[in-house]
Amino acid sequence: MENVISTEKCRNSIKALEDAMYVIGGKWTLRVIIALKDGHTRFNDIQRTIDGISAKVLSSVLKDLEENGFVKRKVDIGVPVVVEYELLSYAETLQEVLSALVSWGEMHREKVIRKQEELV
Amino acid sequence: MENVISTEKCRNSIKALEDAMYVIGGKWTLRVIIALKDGHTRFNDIQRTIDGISAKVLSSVLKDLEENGFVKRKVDIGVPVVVEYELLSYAETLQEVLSALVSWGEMHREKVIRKQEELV
DNA sequence: TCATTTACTAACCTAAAGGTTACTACTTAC
DNA sequence: GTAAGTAGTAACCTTTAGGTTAGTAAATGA
Repeated sequence: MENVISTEKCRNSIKALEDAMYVIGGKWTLRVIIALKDGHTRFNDIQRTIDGISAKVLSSVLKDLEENGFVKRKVDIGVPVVVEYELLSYAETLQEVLSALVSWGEMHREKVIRKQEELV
Repeated sequence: MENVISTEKCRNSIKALEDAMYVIGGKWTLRVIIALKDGHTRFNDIQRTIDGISAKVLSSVLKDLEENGFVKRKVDIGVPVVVEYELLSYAETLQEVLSALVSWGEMHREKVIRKQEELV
């Protein structure tokens, strides 16, 4: 019985893991979130900030972020029309994931460099 | 000057993030690590544990894990040959990332379910 | 004796993520 | 007068991760 519960728990964790990776696992998703966090709110501004991203991809990432509740798209109908993307508070829930990934990545990079030096 | 340092820092964080996602961002990578963690050490055993993974993909994931220092491949030349995959201590460094992803995924799932209920 | 298990690999195929180019219609700056 | 900026979209192409099928060779189980 305990076994049933624990495998059930385990399955849920795996699902959660896959959900998380599905939402933030895209090549550009986290970079767009970071750009928004850094105060870049307008389309072309964001695109200029993120080296290598195309308008098409940025557009689709922003749509996904909107659907997932990370971002609000605000349109100011004027001349010219101004569109602003606002990072919602829900995006803050990613903080732990983000910093865990960054610090692991830094650690891993150092390890890889150390290994390369050993080979010289 | 401060600006230079902080953008430099920021670039490093982004690189670290991308490195991390590159290493663990594959569809099956974390699942294989979890299977190994749960004590499954042999190829077919791991494959049976992970629903839906093909031999080809498992084989390539294990190779990547070996290259990245997460896993040791041990061959016991006998009749029959027995191959065992051992999770190295380096894999433990992923714990924080793993649990951050799992708990975020759980939280997100609950939020999505709540939202669906509101729509009924 | 025939199926199954072991740990894979080769060859092929598909789907989807992402990249490229061109275009919108309007405005401002040079 | 024209180049550049505004926020994108349409149509197309490429890359690649991953999926599928079949097969290895030796040994055990029914």
